[in-house]
Amino acid sequence: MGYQIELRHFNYFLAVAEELHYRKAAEKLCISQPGLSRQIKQMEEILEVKLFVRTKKKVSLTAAGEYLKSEIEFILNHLEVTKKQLRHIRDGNFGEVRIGFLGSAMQEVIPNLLIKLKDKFPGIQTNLEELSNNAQVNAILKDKLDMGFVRTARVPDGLNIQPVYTDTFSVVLPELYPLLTREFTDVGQLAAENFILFAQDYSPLYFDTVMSICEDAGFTPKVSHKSVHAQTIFKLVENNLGIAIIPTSLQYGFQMKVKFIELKNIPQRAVLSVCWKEDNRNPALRHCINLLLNETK
Amino acid sequence: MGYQIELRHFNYFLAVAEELHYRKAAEKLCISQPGLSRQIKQMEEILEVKLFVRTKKKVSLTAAGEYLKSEIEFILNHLEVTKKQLRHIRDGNFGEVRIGFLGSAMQEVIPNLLIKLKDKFPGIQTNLEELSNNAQVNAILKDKLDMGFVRTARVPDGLNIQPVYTDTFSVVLPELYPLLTREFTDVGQLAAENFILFAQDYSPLYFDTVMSICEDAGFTPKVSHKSVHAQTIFKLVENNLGIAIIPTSLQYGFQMKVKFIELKNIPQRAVLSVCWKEDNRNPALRHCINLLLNETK
DNA sequence: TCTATTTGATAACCCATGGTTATTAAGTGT
DNA sequence: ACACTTAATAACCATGGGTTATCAAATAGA
Repeated sequence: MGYQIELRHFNYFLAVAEELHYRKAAEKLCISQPGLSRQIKQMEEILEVKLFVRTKKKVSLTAAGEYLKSEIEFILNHLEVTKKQLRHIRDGNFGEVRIGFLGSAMQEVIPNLLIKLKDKFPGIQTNLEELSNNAQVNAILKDKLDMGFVRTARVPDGLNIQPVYTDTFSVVLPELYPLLTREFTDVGQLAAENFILFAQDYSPLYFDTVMSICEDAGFTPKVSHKSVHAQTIFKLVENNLGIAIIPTSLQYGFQMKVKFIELKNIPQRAVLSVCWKEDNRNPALRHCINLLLNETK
Repeated sequence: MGYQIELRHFNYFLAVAEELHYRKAAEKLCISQPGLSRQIKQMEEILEVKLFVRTKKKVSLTAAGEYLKSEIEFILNHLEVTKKQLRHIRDGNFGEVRIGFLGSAMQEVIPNLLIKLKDKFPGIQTNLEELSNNAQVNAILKDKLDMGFVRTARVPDGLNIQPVYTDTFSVVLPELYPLLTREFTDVGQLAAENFILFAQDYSPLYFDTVMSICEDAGFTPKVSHKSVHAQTIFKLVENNLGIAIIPTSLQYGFQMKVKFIELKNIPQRAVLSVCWKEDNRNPALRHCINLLLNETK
């Protein structure tokens, strides 16, 4: 005698519980009525519980059967979901991607990525962490991060890097700064000002680029404050503690009493890149990278 | 070819996933190794997902296998519970509630609950198990426990938590400690003592709260011993190995040569909460939760 | 009341398939 | 090179799920 419940029993049971009619249930299952009868009987023997009350003219569920029905529905459904998930895992459409980023990536690039991810790979979870360039690179090397959004020109061996967003720079001035936007022609006009910049070790490339902007304009900037947060920089500018040069896209998302003048006529650009480890085995990472790079936008 | 997964497959799979060794797994299952091999292979064919990576010398789970393992554990466990419930229903009982608890819940809350249960729902069986906060939360997530009595501020998504008992803290001193109760005014007087506390990973919230009590009194306690049992802590205090700060209600039920001073004048309280899974399907659980929360006391 | 019809249960049979033993191929260690 | 171990393969066997044929009981209709 079969002494173990099987999923087959569950399907048979459900059919009978729904039809409350052996012959119809058997038809639905594409098996013969006697076979079904025997399986249900066997099921009751294994569980040691009567599940149906049968009179010759009517079949109905016992209390236990009623309960079992809802449980089996739950289990079978859970199983279906699990099977689907399995396929997703097999195809890499699953798992978690740990993403590091500089604050400025949060304006455009990351929201875009997350929207696409949710659309194409809803099974992929993300874990976001704001970190400096260096911290990101180190974390990626140690497999503590799957990918990072950085502003840097070169990365250690074993890492890949690809630009994902190119941005002009903008000058940030206090709202009441005595220079109208239309009067502005050249960064050289700001030579005498104090500069507030992102810390050199937070983003060396940014720092060097701003330096080169000033050098091209014929002066070496006096840097009075450094920070790692755009918010802080804006606040300092707002309070007349200096002026700043930042990637243009950073201006969106903040409500500050400052004005921005975009530097369209200089060659320098702020490049945001995505960086990841060549031999990272996280299948979900591939999908992220592809979404980021293979778009036609 | 069998084109339908059966529970048999699940048991076989679990054995291999646990042993990571076909022969040993087959032994455990009391079947032959080739039979097992074939069943696992069939399972992979049915699911269309590779579950194991086999080299001749090592068997390991794929990501999908890892996931399936935890899901199967959940399903099989759920099934066991369902079977038990079925018997209970057959016998006219209302089922079983599996309750986890910290030792301190045994003083008041659980006895009260059991008395009420016996009164209102004499058919409900209980299964009590003393476990750490973390063990309880994990067991509840896996449906290995229906509810737990914990001391913690937050729980993972999908779990509910409700305070059921609020308690002052008390200082535990050796009986002959040279400080009379009426001379005691402030925890600061104990700054120089060794402290004996419940282990941090047994109850992080308790640990942090005691720390904050000491900090409020202007010192950082020297913790010389940690334990997970009140009995042990009292014994250590009794033998002059240190003093303790514990939830007041713990003092009842032990016969020790120690004295207690209740800390009524500090803001910290020891909160015992009941925790359960939002979508737990055990009908008996509802009755328990209602008894615990809908009392007017 | 007698039939015709329908129901689920039973009996007897068959073969698909899960489990068996024997063997092979591929690593691993000495 | 050799002994040993592992998982896979091949060939066989027998349990038991599914089949058809039939039965017994209940209902409906005349």
